[in-house]
Amino acid sequence: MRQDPDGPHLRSGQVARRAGVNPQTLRYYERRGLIAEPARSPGGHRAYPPETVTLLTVIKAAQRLGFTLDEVAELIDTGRRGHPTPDLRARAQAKIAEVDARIADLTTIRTALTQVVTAGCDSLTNCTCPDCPLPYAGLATGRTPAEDRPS
Amino acid sequence: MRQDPDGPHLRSGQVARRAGVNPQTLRYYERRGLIAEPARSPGGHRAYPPETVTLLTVIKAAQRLGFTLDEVAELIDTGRRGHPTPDLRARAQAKIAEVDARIADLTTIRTALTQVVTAGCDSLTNCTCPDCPLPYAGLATGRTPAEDRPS
DNA sequence: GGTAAGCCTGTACTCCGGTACCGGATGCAA
DNA sequence: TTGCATCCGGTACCGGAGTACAGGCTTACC
Repeated sequence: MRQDPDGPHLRSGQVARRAGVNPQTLRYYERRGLIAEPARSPGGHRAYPPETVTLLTVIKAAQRLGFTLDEVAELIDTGRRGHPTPDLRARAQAKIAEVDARIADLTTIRTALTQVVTAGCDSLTNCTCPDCPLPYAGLATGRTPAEDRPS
Repeated sequence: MRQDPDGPHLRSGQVARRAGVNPQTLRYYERRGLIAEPARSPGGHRAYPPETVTLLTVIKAAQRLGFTLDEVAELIDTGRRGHPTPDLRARAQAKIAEVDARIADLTTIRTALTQVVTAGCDSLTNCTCPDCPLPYAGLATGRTPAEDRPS
């Protein structure tokens, strides 16, 4: 982890190629606060330290774990200075809960779809199959049908 | 299913309230081709047949099953005239496959997150835990690190 | 007839993660 | 020094499903 200000800096295209991202994405991440503003050449071209490539692969790994870019930015900040926000373990646990909830939703949807298939539904609006499950493809509608009073 | 053109038409706000959607959503669905352009009052206000409320609940049910609005529009069309496109059963089966794939993705993510938690990772960038799984939170990166040749 | 609620059209904005395009400047090698 | 690849900043756009707002007109009720 060298910090030599005269080290072997990379240009944006090299960083992008090595990290496997679009060059535009570097500027985007910079705007989003995920990567620091790099040094500049006299002409204004960005000069990145080589660690930036590693940082980008870390960002991509975190994204694959389901974290949003805002969350990744916070996780990076948290790791850099003390721990002003909940740490990685806590956030990973919270994310697991999110993932579980999403899986539960999808499982419910899957069940309903299976019922549609096995019942032999043939139309959304005019299904002729017996015991058509479509009207009950509710999945917690939350509808209370009493909101029609003329004010 | 009355089609009486002088029937008890509803105004957009009434339809929206009965179906539990935002009034703007009606015009949006009309633009998207999900609901037909309704009759108009002499002053230009939309006058919906009561079946529109049912149609909206059908649309919402189909959305809860994971269909996009484009897919819902097609399903409604398919049901109205013959079957020029694959029918509901086939589409439901395809959707089940999509859902299964998504669940598999989430399960992989869940496993990786669990590894992060059990290994006790404490930082994305400087994890000090033994056998840190973060660098391998790969989930099929597909990276071939050989794209750096100076052209 | 007055007044308020509701509706009209058109346009712009939201979230999320980027991507694309533009005209002009820079870097680098031959 | 020339030529070409690359980079710059700024802005606009993608998809998906809506939501919000502005400015004006209609409808309904008293």
